[in-house]
Amino acid sequence: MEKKYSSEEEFLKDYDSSMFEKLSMTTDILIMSVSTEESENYRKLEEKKFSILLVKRDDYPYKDKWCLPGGFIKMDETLEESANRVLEAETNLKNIYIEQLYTFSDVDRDPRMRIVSTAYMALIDKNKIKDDLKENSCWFNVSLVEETEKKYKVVLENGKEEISFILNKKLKEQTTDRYEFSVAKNDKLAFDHPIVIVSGIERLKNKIEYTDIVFNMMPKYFTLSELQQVYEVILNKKLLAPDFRRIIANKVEKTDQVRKGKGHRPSALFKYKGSKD
Amino acid sequence: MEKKYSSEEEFLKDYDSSMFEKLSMTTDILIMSVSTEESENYRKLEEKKFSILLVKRDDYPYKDKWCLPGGFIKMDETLEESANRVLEAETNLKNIYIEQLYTFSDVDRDPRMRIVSTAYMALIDKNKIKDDLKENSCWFNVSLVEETEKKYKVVLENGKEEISFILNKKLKEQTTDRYEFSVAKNDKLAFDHPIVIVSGIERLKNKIEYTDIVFNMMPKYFTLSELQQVYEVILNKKLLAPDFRRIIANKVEKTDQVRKGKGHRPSALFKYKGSKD
DNA sequence: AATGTTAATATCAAGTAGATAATAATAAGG
DNA sequence: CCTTATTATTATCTACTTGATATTAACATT
Repeated sequence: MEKKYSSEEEFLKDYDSSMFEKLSMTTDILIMSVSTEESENYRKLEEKKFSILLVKRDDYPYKDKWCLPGGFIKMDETLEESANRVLEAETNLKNIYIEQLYTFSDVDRDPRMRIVSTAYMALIDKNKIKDDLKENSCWFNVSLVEETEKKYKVVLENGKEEISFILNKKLKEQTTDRYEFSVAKNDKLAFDHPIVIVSGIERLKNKIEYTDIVFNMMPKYFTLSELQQVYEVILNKKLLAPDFRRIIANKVEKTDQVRKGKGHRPSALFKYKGSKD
Repeated sequence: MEKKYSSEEEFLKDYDSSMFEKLSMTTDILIMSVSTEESENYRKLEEKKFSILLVKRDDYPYKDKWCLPGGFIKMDETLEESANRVLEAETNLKNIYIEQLYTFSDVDRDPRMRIVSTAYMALIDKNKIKDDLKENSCWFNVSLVEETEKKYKVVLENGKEEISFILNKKLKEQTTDRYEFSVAKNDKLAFDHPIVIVSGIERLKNKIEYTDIVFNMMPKYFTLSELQQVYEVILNKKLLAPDFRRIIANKVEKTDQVRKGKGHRPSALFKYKGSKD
């Protein structure tokens, strides 16, 4: 039965691609950003919030639940291209920082059929979105609290609705790197997206300390206090200004512009040293 | 044409899973270990080498080229289960540390058809392999040299054969995390496996500094010099013993056994504090 | 008993990070 | 114009971490 081939061309000509079982793949994309909430008090600093973009499903399965933007990949695009396509459809933004997070493959993660999904995370400066968001999509502010060393509590809220869940940080065994997911059923989030959200936030939290990816969420010019707030809201802790400035000093470049009008000493505007323009 | 459903059950009953294009998925697994090369001189310390397991393909495509162990996933197993299955088939080992590396999805990465592959890395203590390896598989010592900040040179050798390639570390844009792969064609390694190998070594290099994964490659009892050599061969640089001992001190536990007979002060045997047994 | 070798510890110096104090520059209100 | 509240920015002190060298210990061989 096994035919012997003498060259790769010959083999490929005969190849029957239905020999192995097939499945569908999707990409899900966790779009993260920081917002500036204007406060009424001129003296009070605006409060930065960390937020992610969710869309409401208007079809089955998980009809009317929230989920990450995503979609099936096409046969002529890579996963990354697929994620970028979804990202652009959702935000109208191109050339966005995007990073592969993890590929989720639980056999029953989708009730329709076997679907493996690769999650990406994207970092954007929310203010660059010119047009309104699509009707069914919405920013949710994130608060992620490490309750114990092994337990996360996550709260997502968009002003009207609140979604919360607990995630167990414990590793399955010591033989793997995956989180165990302890939310038996979340009634507001679709699929395995809670764990995607936490994986992405964790990744950002780590990488913000040893890479420059945070600048993908910043406008071109910013004050060091603003940048510090972004760090604070992502790391979920207060930082001391002198130390923060010391650490960030070699990544940023002072411009000769300042931001005035705040009722206190004006702050110098900085820009990212590594920026292309 | 769009039928309206009133419940998820109803929707799923009607669902046509052929609606979206499908593809095959494989897992590839990068099995890494450190070897102890016995030296003839009783005084000379054995030299540790860092090595990975490759198998020679005996079918098309890439017949007679070396590649990572791997295989198609089944419809009733997760990617991780698939990787573990391949790992066990290759080494007869169970309960091995395994970690998802990256999912590769270039459209033409396999000449047969569209195949997306998720790469895993596994860390083993080579000495635990009781039986011989399969006939077509073989350990290759790795030397990975960072030639410039953006350029890697990798040399794999198994005593008879040498495989080398250059990999460009430059990121595609600043909008992604993927390495650009500069080996137009490698005539000894199949598929995109050169980049998988480098990704895995990089990951290990990083994680060895802030996690305890190195102990997955160690026997139960070891001397601190042996452990230091493992660090040195992975990080590809010499470390100072006093500083190394200081850093590693709280991760290991001294036993009351020693290793004698080397013509110098005997070394205490240690074990990993976090080990289960 | 002398020698060569690695194991293990002690110690010094340089650099990093956490914290507090001091000074600067504005807007608002009198 | 002067005072006040507020944040921006810099200076400085101390504790801790890290890189490096020196010292002592314990063996096997000759």
